[in-house]
Amino acid sequence: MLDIQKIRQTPDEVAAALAKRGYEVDFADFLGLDAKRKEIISEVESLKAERNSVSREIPQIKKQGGDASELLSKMKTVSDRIKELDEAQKTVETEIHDFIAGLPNLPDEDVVAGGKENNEVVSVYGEMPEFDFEFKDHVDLATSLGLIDYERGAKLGGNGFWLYTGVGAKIEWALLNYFITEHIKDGYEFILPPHMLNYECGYTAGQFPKFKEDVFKLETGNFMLPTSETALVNLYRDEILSEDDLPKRLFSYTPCYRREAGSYRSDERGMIRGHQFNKVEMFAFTKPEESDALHKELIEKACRLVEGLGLHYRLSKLAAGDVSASMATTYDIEVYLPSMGIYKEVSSISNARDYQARRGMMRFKREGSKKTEYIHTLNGSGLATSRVLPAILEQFQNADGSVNVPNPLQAFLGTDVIK
RNA sequence: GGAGAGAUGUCCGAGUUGGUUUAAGGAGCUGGUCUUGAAAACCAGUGUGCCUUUACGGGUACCUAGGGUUCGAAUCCCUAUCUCUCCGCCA
Repeated sequence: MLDIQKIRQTPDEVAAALAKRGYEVDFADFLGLDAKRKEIISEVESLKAERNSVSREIPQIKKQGGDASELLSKMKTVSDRIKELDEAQKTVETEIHDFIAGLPNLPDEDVVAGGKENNEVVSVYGEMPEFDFEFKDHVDLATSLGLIDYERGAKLGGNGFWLYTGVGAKIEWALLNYFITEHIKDGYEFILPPHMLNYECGYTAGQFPKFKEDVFKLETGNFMLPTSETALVNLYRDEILSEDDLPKRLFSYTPCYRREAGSYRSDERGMIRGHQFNKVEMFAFTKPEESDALHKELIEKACRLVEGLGLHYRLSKLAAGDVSASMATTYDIEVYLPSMGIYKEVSSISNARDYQARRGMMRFKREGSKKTEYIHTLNGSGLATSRVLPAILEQFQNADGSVNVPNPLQAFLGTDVIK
């Protein structure tokens, strides 16, 4: 949610910032509604003030044996008018709210305009792997090594589901363990949240109302979380924290459930894009002046995890149009997949600034201050396995079809090579 | 799944035959007095949103949420959510 004051005061600047995303907006209607709202409020509140004072007089009059019937009937009409105005106010406020809630976040000033094509590679780690043999893609490797069963996965869950078997399940679990252990070492608090969340959670995260169709809905009205960010961001919803509570550094592990309706591409074989994948998520709540530093910290943490595995990857700063709606700035970590000849995202590390905090009324108070301020929220995958595992299989494969196990996973697996 | 009880300000807790409660009392917290210092005692203050105001301030809404009745609702009615107790079922 954007700052409504900012829109009132500098609508052109806000529109220009949103235009960097390719999002066009006209604030004329909004400004009209906003003025109408104030008009209604000042009328209805003075009527309510009158009603309150008269309602206090009535029992006095009755007590003294006076006749209040004239006042009562007069107040009846006032009361009816109040009801009308209350209704009108609610209508206007709903319109305003729906409009504001639909607006994406403002990209940071240093985020360039345009879409994906304007993303900027900031750094590259490692060397692009070269093979002096006919290399396989991760689907062939995972199948031939017995790590993943795609056919039975589809039998159980349908298209877009797979199952990890035997050593495959162990690698998956080893990866998650590796990530979790590193976050614990860094002093982050481990959270295991519910996987089924209520509407409010999706709204605060910024997924609702616009992206309702992307999640699995349940009979209860809850939905399956598409990322544990959706859960974590709601931890302090409607709360006012004290300055000492911040920053909060958290992480969680959950599967992520996504409809991904119609978004399959033929080149996305295997576990590149599914309805369910495992992800460890980092999350932080900070004071505004500390969020840039925390963002950097999260990026470095995610990079270290990929480097620990020895994978060749690059770090990109996203252009405005590629930054998701709730975020002000995002860096992507992309690992190289030899079979596709491209880099695929394994982590998105973003600063939402106060956008989510406004939606979920997450605030804090500084020592000695009466004013409440909005918290900044940050999130980043740390990491999602569904693209790390394919990258490991493809980048570390040998001519005989075996795959070398990255260092951090060897102890858990009890081997340095999968045959 | 069945039956019952409950949800009040930072916390505890009173108020539920509708009108000096526009929320008592206590604790906590902040400031002050006193004190060498601290404690105790005493005094004062202590929520959030919105409207209005240069400012001081004023107004309004909020007793889980949403509706309803009424001149007037924490209090009465309806619905939802959550919590607790008992029974049943169950990993």
